[in-house]
Amino acid sequence: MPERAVAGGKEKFVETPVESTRERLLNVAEQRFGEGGYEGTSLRAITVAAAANIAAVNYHFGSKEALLRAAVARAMAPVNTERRRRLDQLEARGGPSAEQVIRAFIEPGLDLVLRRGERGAVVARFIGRIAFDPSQRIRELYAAESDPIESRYLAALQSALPHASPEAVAFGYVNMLGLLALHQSQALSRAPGVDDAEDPGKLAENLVAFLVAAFDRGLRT
Amino acid sequence: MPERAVAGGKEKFVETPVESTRERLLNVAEQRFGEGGYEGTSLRAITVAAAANIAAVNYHFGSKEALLRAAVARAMAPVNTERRRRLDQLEARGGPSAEQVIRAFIEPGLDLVLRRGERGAVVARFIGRIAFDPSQRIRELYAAESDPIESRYLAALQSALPHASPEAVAFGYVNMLGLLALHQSQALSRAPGVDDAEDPGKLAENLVAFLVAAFDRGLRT
DNA sequence: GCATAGTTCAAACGGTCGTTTGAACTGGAG
DNA sequence: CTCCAGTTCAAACGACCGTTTGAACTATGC
Repeated sequence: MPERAVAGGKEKFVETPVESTRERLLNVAEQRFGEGGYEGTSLRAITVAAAANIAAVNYHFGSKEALLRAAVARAMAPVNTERRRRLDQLEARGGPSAEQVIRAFIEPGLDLVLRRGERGAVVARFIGRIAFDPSQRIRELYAAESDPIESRYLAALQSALPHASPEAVAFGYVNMLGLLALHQSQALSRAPGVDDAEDPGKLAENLVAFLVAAFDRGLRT
Repeated sequence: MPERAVAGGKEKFVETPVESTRERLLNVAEQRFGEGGYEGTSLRAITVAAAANIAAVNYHFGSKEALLRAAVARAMAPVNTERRRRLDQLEARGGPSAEQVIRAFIEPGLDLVLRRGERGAVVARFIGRIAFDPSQRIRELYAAESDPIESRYLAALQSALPHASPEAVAFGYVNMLGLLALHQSQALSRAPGVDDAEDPGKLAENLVAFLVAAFDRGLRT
């Protein structure tokens, strides 16, 4: 690894100013896959934008799909971590409300990812786009990253809404998942500047309020 | 047009038992585009399944995108007609409730299209998939078919919810649009048989109830 | 019959796709 | 220095893409 010269006992802190080829590929893949989807984005478009050779993808990742898988894993990791942290915190205090659980799910997806400048929006769009890619294969690839905490959220919602049947809670959950993804991918912002160009905090508040009302009073049975 | 021999004054009622090449192409395009998306579906896959020559697409439609455009127009036409009809009927009686307006929007998308056997589900999945295709170009192509009645629904929702700001009503509308599309495309049914394999009427009722609660009590400002 | 417009067909066009190859380059280890 | 694993590179691979061509076929109108 000549790139990061941190081998050996001494930390040499070369502080490479430019990202490694691998990191540049992941960054550009996030952006392009988020704009054009998986099928609609070619490896050549990615490698050109990343100033890398086309063979670098297969060298660092193995295939186009493996590149996507790595990008999804990297993008979802902080979101999953934050969701777990919030859920731990809520459950430690015991008996969280539906609003608290919903907020703990939505805000890490919009907040944490939409803040910190332009890259956050890129990551959000990437996640939202991949979550509902036309190809079932790609969707499952995303689901594999999202599933592990799904059962925890389902259980938390169920205890917050004891009157609702498990089917109704699951119905609300997938609706929440879908609406979040659509807002993340910015596919719901057709009229410019109507509701999404504003700060993500406001969008998160609107979405949480929308979902809380639906969960509290909109679940049948 | 040797296919349908209905020319001349006399109706000869040849009653061609098989659909025309043009119709077969539209039918298969609905199915395949709905399964794999626009970019993920090749004209060759469509023409082979339709038992047509690859050149037939460009002969009957002009291009791949024109085929999609024709398929979208054909699939949306009855939905738009039914939505207009319901809205006319509601407005004739004056002052419809939010639930009535929401129902008039959702049910034509699920009901009318999910009933009548297997083809209905194919059309629904096609519409839902195209509505949120990764390519903005494709999404706009769908929006062009859906927009004409959008303003009418926005106005009806606004009068049913006078306390809500126009921005809030628009926010609810796009959420309704998105959730409907996701259910149409069957992208929200990951666990088999949980909530979507049931009859579409139940799904429509669940979705309407979910949205009514969100509209009535979940819109901020 | 012949002419004709509509439709289908096999074949090929140039281009782009994801992937692979093998050589060239890089920089620390011995 | 030599060695060597890690990385980059230009080039090519076969496959598939959407589109076009021009001839062949079909059924009607004259």
